[in-house]
Amino acid sequence: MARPLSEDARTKMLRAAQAIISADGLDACTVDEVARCSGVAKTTIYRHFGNADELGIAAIDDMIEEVATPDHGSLRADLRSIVLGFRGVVGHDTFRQVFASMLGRAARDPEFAKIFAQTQEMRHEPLRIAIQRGIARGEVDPEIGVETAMYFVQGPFVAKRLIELVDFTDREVDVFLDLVIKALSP
Amino acid sequence: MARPLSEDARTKMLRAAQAIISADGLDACTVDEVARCSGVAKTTIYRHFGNADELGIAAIDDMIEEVATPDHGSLRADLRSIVLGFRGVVGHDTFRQVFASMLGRAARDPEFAKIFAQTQEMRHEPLRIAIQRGIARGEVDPEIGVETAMYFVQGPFVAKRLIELVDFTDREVDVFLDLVIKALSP
Amino acid sequence: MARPLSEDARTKMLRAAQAIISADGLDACTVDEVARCSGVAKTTIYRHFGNADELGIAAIDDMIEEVATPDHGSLRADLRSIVLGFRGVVGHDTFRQVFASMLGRAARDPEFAKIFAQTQEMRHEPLRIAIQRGIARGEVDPEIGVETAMYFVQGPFVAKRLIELVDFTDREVDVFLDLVIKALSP
Amino acid sequence: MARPLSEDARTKMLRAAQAIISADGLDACTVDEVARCSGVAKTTIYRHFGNADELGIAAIDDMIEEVATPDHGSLRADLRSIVLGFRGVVGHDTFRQVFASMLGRAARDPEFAKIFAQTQEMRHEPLRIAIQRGIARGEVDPEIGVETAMYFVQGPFVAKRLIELVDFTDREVDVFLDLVIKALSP
DNA sequence: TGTTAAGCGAGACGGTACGTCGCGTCTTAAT
DNA sequence: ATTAAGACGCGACGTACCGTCTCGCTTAACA
Repeated sequence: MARPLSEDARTKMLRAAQAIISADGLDACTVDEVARCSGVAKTTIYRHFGNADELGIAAIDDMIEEVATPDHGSLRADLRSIVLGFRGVVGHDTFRQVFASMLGRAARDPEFAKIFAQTQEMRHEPLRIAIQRGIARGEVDPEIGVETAMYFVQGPFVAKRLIELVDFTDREVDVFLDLVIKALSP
Repeated sequence: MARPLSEDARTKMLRAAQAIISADGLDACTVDEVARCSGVAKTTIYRHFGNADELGIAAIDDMIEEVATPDHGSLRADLRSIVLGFRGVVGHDTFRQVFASMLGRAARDPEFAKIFAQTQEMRHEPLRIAIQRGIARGEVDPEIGVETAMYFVQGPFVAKRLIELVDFTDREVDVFLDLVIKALSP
Repeated sequence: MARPLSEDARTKMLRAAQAIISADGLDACTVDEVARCSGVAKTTIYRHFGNADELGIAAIDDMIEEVATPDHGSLRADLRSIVLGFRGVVGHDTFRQVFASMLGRAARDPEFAKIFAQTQEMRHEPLRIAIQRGIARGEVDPEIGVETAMYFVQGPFVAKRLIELVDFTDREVDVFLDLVIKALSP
Repeated sequence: MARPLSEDARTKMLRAAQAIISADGLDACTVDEVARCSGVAKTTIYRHFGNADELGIAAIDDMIEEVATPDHGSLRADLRSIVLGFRGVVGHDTFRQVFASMLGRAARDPEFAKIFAQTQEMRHEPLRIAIQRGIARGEVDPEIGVETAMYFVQGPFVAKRLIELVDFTDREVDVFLDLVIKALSP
């Protein structure tokens, strides 16, 4: 019955927050600063995003583009494309920084953990599709199960890049994929 | 001519910090709070640990116990033991929270990233040994390389438990190990 | 052509405001709070009372009862009755608090000062009547003038109770009145 | 054992606060503004004066100058001088505003009421002295008592100027003094 | 007897001040 | 010279109230 949250204000905040994050990192993305830059009142920011981190998360979330999942004809090609896409995103410090803060938040806030899980879920979709195609093509042992296969494919890359913070070369991608495909094949 | 930094004070700080972390999480582990709880002066804290996070890191670091790496006779048994140990540690919210905060810090501070990498390195030692034993026993293809193999073993568990926040059952451990061993075998 | 301001809403606001003032003091009587408690919309409050203090003033004003001015037959008896009435009102912290806030507002807002003066005027009426009766009875020197006499009568009581915050006994009232009457007599 | 509150910071805050009060009134004297103008941190202000009003009060308190009480040879002349001095002070909106706010605070905070009373006490000293001289000279009935006499002298002026907000002329001063002296004379 | 302008509740909005917390530095006295 | 204690400048946090503004809904006065 009352006035709805202004979509306009929301947009202004997110744009400002994104600009700040890109320029000076997530830590610079404070409520005060976003208020200053966006011209939106602090109060309003808190009305939209209950607290400081939510704002950052929303800003990041809003930055992430949708990823298509074209069929490249083979499991290997499909996985390769996905992995390279992942490398592109995760290569940025900003992303890792934000990701870490989300992880931390999720660890201490079950409520948030759910939202976080959904984000992840979305991110997994292409991989899931690729594996299902692989099963259809007879390249993946159907007994392994899509979820299991998914974690198995992701695993090495996540471990190396996200946790170990080490980048990986094209050649390494190929080596990893060789092993992955060998293990998944019937 | 002067007095050396007091080992006693250091211990008191670390104990206090650890108590706080265990009780209320890493975020509650502030310099002011540690000073209050330990009876050590803020100045002293800064003299021992250059800044707030170092203190937290030191406290965490001090908590981590050494892990032995007994030889169970087979690659599978060795990995299984390591993975279950990992599950025990990573199952705690506190650990994940601390881990996330370290990850975040590493993402925005290259200096810290090095220290972090060292910590990881230490943590990996048992795994590295197990894989080397596997190579010696002819269970692991020597061409794959220890580091690569290591990422493969860790990967699925890291991806599922640390990132996805989902716990895994004994059965899943076995399924993942099946895939891992298949991938690594000559 | 349109609808008049709802008398019902006005009543609800005033009742709520008065309840709040009685319970938690004038400072707690905010527009938001009155809106919450009364169920009346903020907009409506502003439509009825142009701003926050007006609301408070109106609420107070509505609380003040009319005072009769019966003729007790002598100047002394009339004044005594008025002074005791004054003591009854001004003895309450709430009244003094409200009064002080009105005084403050008046000091910085000439517009409000006029309204405030009117309120005072109303309060003075009984005193004025009593003095006029005194003149008629020959108890008061007509050359002094009603206004002057009025301030002179009020003065000691106002100074002691309202400004000095000290209560006065029945005996003190009599002492003060003795002196006042002595000074006013022809 | 620790560092004492800095006298220097205190001075800077008070000076800034006084400047603000003089320029824009008591309401403009906010913690944020004082911090801005004085260069002292907000935190420090709160360390010195527990809350916003304390600061204002302290600033005012610090402004009040000592008043001398010369002997003019007669009760009338002494009182006249004091009353005219009072008129000079109380004529300023700023003073009345501050005074009102102190009155309000006193009404709802007994703790503060005591401090306020002391301030008043100090302000009354000259008047008390004048009356005592009057008694000594035989101009004031000693039975009336100094305190009572004091309320009589103050009363009309307080009532008219402080409460009614109406200024008074020199002639009115004389008329009031006539009444007062008549009331107090033996 | 409709219109229709205004009142109404709800609550978002831009502001400004509040009081708190953590950081890392600095000062003091005591050991 | 190190310590405990804690003040200092800084700047973010989240909250409260202000007075204005949009929303639909309802209602009284006029046509």
